[in-house]
Amino acid sequence: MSDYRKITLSDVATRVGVSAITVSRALRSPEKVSVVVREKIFAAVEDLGYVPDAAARALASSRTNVIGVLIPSVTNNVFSDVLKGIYTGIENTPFDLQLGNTRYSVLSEEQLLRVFLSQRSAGLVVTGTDQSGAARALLASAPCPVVQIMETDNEPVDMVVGFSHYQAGQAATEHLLAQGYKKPAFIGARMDPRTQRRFRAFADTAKKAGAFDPARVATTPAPSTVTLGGQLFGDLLATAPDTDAVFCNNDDIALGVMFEAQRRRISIPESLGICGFNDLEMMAVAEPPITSVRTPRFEMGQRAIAMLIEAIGGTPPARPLVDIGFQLLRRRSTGC
Amino acid sequence: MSDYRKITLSDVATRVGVSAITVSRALRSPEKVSVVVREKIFAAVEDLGYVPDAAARALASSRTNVIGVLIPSVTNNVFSDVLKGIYTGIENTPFDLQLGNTRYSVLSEEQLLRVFLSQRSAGLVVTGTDQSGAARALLASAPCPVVQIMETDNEPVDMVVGFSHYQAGQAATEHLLAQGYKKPAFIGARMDPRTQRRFRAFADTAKKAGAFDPARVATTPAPSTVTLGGQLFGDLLATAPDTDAVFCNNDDIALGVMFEAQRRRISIPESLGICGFNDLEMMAVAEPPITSVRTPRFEMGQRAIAMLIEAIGGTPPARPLVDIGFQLLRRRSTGC
DNA sequence: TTGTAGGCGTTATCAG
DNA sequence: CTGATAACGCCTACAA
Repeated sequence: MSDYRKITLSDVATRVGVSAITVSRALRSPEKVSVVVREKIFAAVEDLGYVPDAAARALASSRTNVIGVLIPSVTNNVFSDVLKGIYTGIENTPFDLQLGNTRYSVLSEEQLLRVFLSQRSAGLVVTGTDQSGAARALLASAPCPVVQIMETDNEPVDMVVGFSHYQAGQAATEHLLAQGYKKPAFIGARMDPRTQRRFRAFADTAKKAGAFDPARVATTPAPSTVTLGGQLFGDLLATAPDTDAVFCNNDDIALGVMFEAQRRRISIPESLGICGFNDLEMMAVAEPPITSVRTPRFEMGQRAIAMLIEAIGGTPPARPLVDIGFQLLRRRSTGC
Repeated sequence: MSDYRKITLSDVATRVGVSAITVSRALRSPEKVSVVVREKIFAAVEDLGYVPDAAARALASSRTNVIGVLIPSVTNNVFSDVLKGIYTGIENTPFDLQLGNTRYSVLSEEQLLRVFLSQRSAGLVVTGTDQSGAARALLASAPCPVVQIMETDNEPVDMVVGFSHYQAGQAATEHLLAQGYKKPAFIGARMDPRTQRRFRAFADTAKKAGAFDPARVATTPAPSTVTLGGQLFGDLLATAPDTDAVFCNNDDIALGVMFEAQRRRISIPESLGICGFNDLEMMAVAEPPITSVRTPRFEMGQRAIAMLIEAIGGTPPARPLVDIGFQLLRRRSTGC
């Protein structure tokens, strides 16, 4: 417990023989201070081990360098990849990150939003476009830039970077049909807004081809796991044994379906086509490799932070709406 | 942009007809304020939508309610599970979390530590016991409680909750030998301090049984992926084709080994035993199910935060060193 | 280019 | 139980 008094601006100032404000300026906008004084100040800062006080700075300037990030899950691979992009994008910037875990609850999200706003966040990253009414209002009148990530299907509050989950679901379903599968099923867990959009795309596309049957839909609000994928696939086969392909909500589900099919000696892709979503790293090396929709999660995080920081700096990006796209990766699990 | 002036303590005070400090007290220690006044204050707070200013509070009290958490990766499943435990443990407490991503770099860790300390964190959670010298010094003299997590193999700075990676590695290796495998190999990626401890246990245990051969070790500093597991297994077979079992650094590697073995038509567990580490959810439902060492990651996070909060509250736990154990789960991949 | 004055919103201290 | 006063460390505005 070092009880030494904290080193402050004026300590540095005294040491150098200038006033505190000059030190403050030297640190924030060096070009406004003469070279000689500046050098001396830097030396003294180094010497004394001065570290600016975040609280005092925030109080005095009514601004912070904290960017708030709201995501629905810290364990879901999808969001940890986005997070990684965000961390990468924030490196070598003066900004710190404060993470809020909404656990897929719009109420938690609203609460966390209030906390962040009350802490005068410099900017906000929020997931999706399905906030509560109050939350949307808070965001709309937020005194800082806001980037929504993950999806472009809805109208953003400020800026957005994502892709169309509807189009992605459509592409996956069309692929299954193109590969000759006649009885495609949908397996989904969690059923968050983006999953629901993918499901709607599946239903619409299958209907258009006369291949939709509500019996071939297995969903649950429970979070996705590999185990759950296997179970839902079992349920599905019980009600619709003629199923010949599955569009899975995500890759965990897809992997569970694959393992369960192998256990039941159902041959992939001959008797069963499998398509996942997100293209986690392991999809390419599974046996057989699994078709999936690649979503640029890392890039999404990185772009979002880049846009946000630009906007915080006062130069909002020309295009506040970025569709970062997706990519269908055709693999052996659907006969490619 | 709501340009309404911020609601402050004195706004509430004026409204109620008391002084600001009374409002402050009513909010922090209600029992010190008369019931009538207290009620009026609560009503006014609600009415006006008063939200305490974090910066002002920190500045005035030289204390914060921010707990700093330093982890080496945000994408690694292991740490996201720990994180989930931490978030759960912090729910319904007045504390906020600030995450620091060290990316397995002791230098980044040291830097982040300085940032957290300069922001007067209320407490710190750091990963492992292998900090830089400077970082250890900083931690030792930190003006707040510190919990180290993940491992109990070394001497902690303050508190620790984890398990012995050496013992876990030993248990896994002994299991492979007990199952009759004679030529066990080790495959490891990242090779962080904890992985190294597990490897040492493997080497020691295999040696003791006369079953150690340095040719049956494949490691890389690259991060673990399923793909990498397959590749390293390929490398291993090239140099030591007689390998009959693999102790994998972690479950991603184990899964990669399994897929690669299936691709090469090597029968599991007859010709090859596979043991993973961490027991990710999918291990139990893989085909075949994969033996692994379960590590209580969620609980670790939860316990760590609980201990920390107790300590912040002034009552450090009686036992500052918690060994949370591990559990070997024997499955078909090793003939169980 | 540098400095002076004042205040950001809260809490510690000490009286009453 | 309640209040006055003085910080906390820094920054904005204005002045020199």
